[in-house]
Amino acid sequence: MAHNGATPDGDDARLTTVGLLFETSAGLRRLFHRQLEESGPGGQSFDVLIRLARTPGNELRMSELAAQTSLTPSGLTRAVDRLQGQGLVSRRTCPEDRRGSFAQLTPEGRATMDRLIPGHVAQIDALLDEVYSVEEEAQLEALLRRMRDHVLARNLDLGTACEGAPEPCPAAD
Amino acid sequence: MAHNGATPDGDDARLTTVGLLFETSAGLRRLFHRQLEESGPGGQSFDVLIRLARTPGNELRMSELAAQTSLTPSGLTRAVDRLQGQGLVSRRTCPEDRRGSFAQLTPEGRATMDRLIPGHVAQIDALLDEVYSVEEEAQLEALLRRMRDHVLARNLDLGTACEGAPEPCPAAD
DNA sequence: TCGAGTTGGTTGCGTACTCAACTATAGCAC
DNA sequence: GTGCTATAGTTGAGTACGCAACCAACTCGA
Repeated sequence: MAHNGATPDGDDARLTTVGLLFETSAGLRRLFHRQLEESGPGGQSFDVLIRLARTPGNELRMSELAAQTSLTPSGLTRAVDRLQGQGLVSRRTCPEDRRGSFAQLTPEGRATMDRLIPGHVAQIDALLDEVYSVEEEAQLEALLRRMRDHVLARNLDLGTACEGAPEPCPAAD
Repeated sequence: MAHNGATPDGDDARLTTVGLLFETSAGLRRLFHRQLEESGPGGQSFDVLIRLARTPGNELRMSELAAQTSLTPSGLTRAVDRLQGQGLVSRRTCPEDRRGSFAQLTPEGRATMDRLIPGHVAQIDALLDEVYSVEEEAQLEALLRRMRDHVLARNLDLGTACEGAPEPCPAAD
């Protein structure tokens, strides 16, 4: 209720903020998709690969991976299926808990990512350098992080009504 | 090249910034979806409805609408099909250019939005109030707007290599 | 050690999206 | 006018995703 200036039409300046967030995200996704589909895996599920590539050992539990990629368990299962079909990822059953499994980058997957990531990083570097100063970039990251933590926590609340995880995320991102 | 600290693993602090953007966007979308599907149209294509509701006359050209909702023309056609099937939107052929058509909120669609928007706005208000100060919110909006404009322009460049639209967007959002 | 309840992951089914190909109208050259 | 090209939108085919239902393995109490 700080500055709720809704017009009769239900308008609200804050709607534009979330609208901007959606548009930016969609636009970025499309931009990346273009570059990646030229020479790589489907361009889809690049998120999955990059999370694995950025993890020591290049492997992660399915549930961890799902959380980090904003996919449901179901969606992740199929994404990993596809990547496995392409030979970029393999599954390994967890020895201590035989229900669970790890998704792991294969050597070929690792090689593919070594080939793809530089271009991807370069694209992001170019974009951010053009748009933001160093301080602004740090600001944006801090602001987004707070919003993300809040939104994630709220989504969990609605889902399970408990889970009591006060710490938003260990070191994921 | 300002601060390109990529590690041997292809890591880069900037990857986390775009990662945060994606996570935040996905989380928000899910949050809204929950609230909307309880009492409304599919929850999907709420974007389309809200853009129409926020436009004077409650109608917009298909192409405009597609651009504003980050959908392809194809995707928008089907979204409008669905909404038309639900009686919330109608099509009107453009008199001056018989190729084009307008999507327009029906009275029922207008009523539905009048019923739904207050809750949506309240949800956003609550979220932003909890997370940001007034200044931070303005900062975020400004930062996002610049990124969006840049990304959109770049996507257009790749698509048509011209179009020469220096002004990013008249008054859309 | 035997259920009862929980958690990690997978599958059936339906939905929504994209890309490419298409139709129809418009605009322009000549 | 007749053709050529560009633009607005739709349609066919394929893909990706979520939800709900499910199975399998762990946990815990008795």
